[in-house]
Amino acid sequence: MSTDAATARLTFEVVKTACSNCNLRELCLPIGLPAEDLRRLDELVSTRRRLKRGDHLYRAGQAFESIYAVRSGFFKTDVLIEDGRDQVTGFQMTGELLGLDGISSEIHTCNAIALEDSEVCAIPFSHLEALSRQIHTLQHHFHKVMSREIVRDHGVMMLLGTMRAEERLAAFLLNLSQRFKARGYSPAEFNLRMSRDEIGSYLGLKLETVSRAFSRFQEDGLLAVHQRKVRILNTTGLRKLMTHQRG
Amino acid sequence: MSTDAATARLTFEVVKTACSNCNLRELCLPIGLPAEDLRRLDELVSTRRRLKRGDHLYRAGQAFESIYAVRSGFFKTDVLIEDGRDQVTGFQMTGELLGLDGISSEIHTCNAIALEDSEVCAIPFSHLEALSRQIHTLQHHFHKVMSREIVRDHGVMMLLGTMRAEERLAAFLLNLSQRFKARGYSPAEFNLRMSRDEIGSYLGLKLETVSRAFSRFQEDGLLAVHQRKVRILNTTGLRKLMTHQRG
DNA sequence: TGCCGTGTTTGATCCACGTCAACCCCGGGT
DNA sequence: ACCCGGGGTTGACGTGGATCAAACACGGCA
Repeated sequence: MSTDAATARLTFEVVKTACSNCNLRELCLPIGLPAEDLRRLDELVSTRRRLKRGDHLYRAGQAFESIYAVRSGFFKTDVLIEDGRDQVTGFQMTGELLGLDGISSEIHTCNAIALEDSEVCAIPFSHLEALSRQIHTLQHHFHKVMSREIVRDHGVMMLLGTMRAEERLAAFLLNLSQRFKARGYSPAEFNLRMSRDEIGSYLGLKLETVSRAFSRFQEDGLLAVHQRKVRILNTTGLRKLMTHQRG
Repeated sequence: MSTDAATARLTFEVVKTACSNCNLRELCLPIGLPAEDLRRLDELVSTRRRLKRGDHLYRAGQAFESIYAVRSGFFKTDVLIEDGRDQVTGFQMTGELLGLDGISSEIHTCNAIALEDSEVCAIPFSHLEALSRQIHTLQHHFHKVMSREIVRDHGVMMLLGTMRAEERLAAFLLNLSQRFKARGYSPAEFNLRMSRDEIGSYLGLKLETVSRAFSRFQEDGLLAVHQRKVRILNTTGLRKLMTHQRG
């Protein structure tokens, strides 16, 4: 390989991993940063990492060093206890952050697994802290992201604590729909990246119950399901179902 | 009142609200700060606020300005949805922080209510951000606190998603026990500050189910309960019950 | 092309918890 | 001392979702 080619290659890599050049910058950590700060953020995102479907991004028990921004693909996070039970704690898509759980004890407390071939930007946490001491906007935005995670978790607690099966699934689908929409995809038609079992684990239900709820929604004309392909036919119907009081 | 007396009174107040002089500094935000930084933190904690049992510290929908450190007393946080359902998302005791949920949208997303006469330190969030740009230890510690909240929420999701009634209550009691212990109180004997209904809401159960589980534990010799007074007789028994797989 | 494995659907039955209701306990006010 | 009201306990019964089980759809591979 000639020196010229090597240089070209290097440049290419740098450009590729730069936040300032990333089409997710409106979705990800850099939100709202002026151009000059954005360039400083570029130093931060040291490495990309490519994962194949089924690969672990990190495992519970591993030392925490970086948080990760999903560049493309789809992830789930889950926690296990000895006796084999596990709970899916979230699904992460493009522009969302992974690894915030590891900050508290410097050790990851859950597993992050790619549900399809994916790519992430690794952000060394100490660098992020250093930079956010200098860039107020970044600091504040990072705090908002962590806080939003807490609020999201409260929503899931609400869901698990008070909703019945069909309400849970409706809430889940509407949430996915809204997140796809925010990314420029159709809010009405999308592919589920996760199995019925994984949906069930997230929603505190058994896979059979999830499957039955899907069938019920289809019977009621709320959506069309075929395997993992979902098309929402009646958003307001779903939304009404969610808010419907019991008894 | 003489000028001298007024001055004395003022000094007294200042001393009283200083982190550097607070006996909770090993439990609260100042953890691990050297004396000099501790003094700078003192400027941060601008006001104390006293609440009577039943008072709201803040309500969902209110503008977010400060986070609060519980100085004494006991709180619950909950979220409501229109149709009347509510979910208790946590119970907070001495040294724990309240209000982190409000950072994301500058608006509180849940209600914080004193379950007994309580006192909190208000920490204006913009000041906290400013100071944590200067004091690395504070910054890092604050990040850890937020992260710990996320990890705690994952634990609750696990509990709500996979555990049965008695496991949930066992987990809840062991958690309380451990937190009382960390504060120098007896881990074996304590007063519940919350009603059966509030416990039920937190654990995703009805109050009758909570009450029955208490009775069962008493029959099985795991604990002695009288109203809100609880004495744990068999910690390992409770712990075993928690990890016990179903079916 | 047929076979196999994994994920999904659907049905029959069971059971943990919710619901409804009666009663009890205890503290506060008159 | 009495009543009153809110929280807690306990029982009888109903039900939503779990469990068990069978069959089906689909992709991968020989």
